[in-house]
Amino acid sequence: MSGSDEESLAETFWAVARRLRHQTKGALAPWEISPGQARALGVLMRHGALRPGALAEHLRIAPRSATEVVDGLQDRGLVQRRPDPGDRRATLVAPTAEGERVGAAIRAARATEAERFFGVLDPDDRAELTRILRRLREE
Amino acid sequence: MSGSDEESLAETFWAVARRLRHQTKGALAPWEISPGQARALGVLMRHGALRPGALAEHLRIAPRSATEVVDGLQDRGLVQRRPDPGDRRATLVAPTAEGERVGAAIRAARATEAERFFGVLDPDDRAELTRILRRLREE
DNA sequence: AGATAGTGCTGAGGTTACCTCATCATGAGG
DNA sequence: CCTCATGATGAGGTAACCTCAGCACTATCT
Repeated sequence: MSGSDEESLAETFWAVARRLRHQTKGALAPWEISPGQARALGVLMRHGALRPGALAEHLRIAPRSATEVVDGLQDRGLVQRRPDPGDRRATLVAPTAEGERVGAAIRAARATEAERFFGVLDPDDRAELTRILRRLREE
Repeated sequence: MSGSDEESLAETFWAVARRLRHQTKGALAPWEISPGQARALGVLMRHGALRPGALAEHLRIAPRSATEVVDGLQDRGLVQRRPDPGDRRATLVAPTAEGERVGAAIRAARATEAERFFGVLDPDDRAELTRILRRLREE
């Protein structure tokens, strides 16, 4: 009994995810940046300069894959690598001025999309949802 | 201000989605079946026999890609193709007996994973989450 | 100091799950 | 029948991930 309740909760979750993804799909188009790159750029703006390995942890991908994401962002001039002064094996990746600008614009565009999506909820429900999701994220 | 609140809500939502996806992925391991294949099998079990093209619509992928998903399932003996009696260009894809068995087992395993995932919430929060997500799904 | 083991990044090459375009068989309407 | 549309698939491509090996460097032990 509880099993089938849970299943329908997961199903509902994925239905919502699909709808949200569909709605926000076009939000990145103006910048011709992939979702993964946008996500990495967001992490870098929040945390400041990071080593590729640390970035990989935040993105929950393999360290080697972070190199590729950084390559892509660097090709577009949105981030730059510089040596880590404390460890000459390591590299620090940080947004460029352009990266900050684009990152902020993407953040704003996403906020608009999210507002459209979650705007059907009243403020109490939004707060509840945020609280509950945070719990599920951190487990 | 509400903008940045909304952004963090969307971000949190996606963080949870990623975590749920990783966990669900592990749930499929015993059957060595990919998420896409499992999804296709689920559609076929719900709808009965379908043409590859119709299956593609349900999965929201290109028709050509459905052929590959069906190939994979057929290699594992979970579905079979048979000619569409009404149109000799077309093929109908249906689960085999083994496919029905595996599909049901996967459904059960997913319910178990979902229980583990959402089980950290107390019953009130689960009910709240369900209620709020249903509202977002149906909007 | 010198040897040894560990860490950080990246080149090489593979996998997966998609895609588009071209082809072939069949179906439907003039 | 002739033409055009449609269903599946072969061929070939791409994006985003992966593992493994190698290089550069750091830390540790004797």
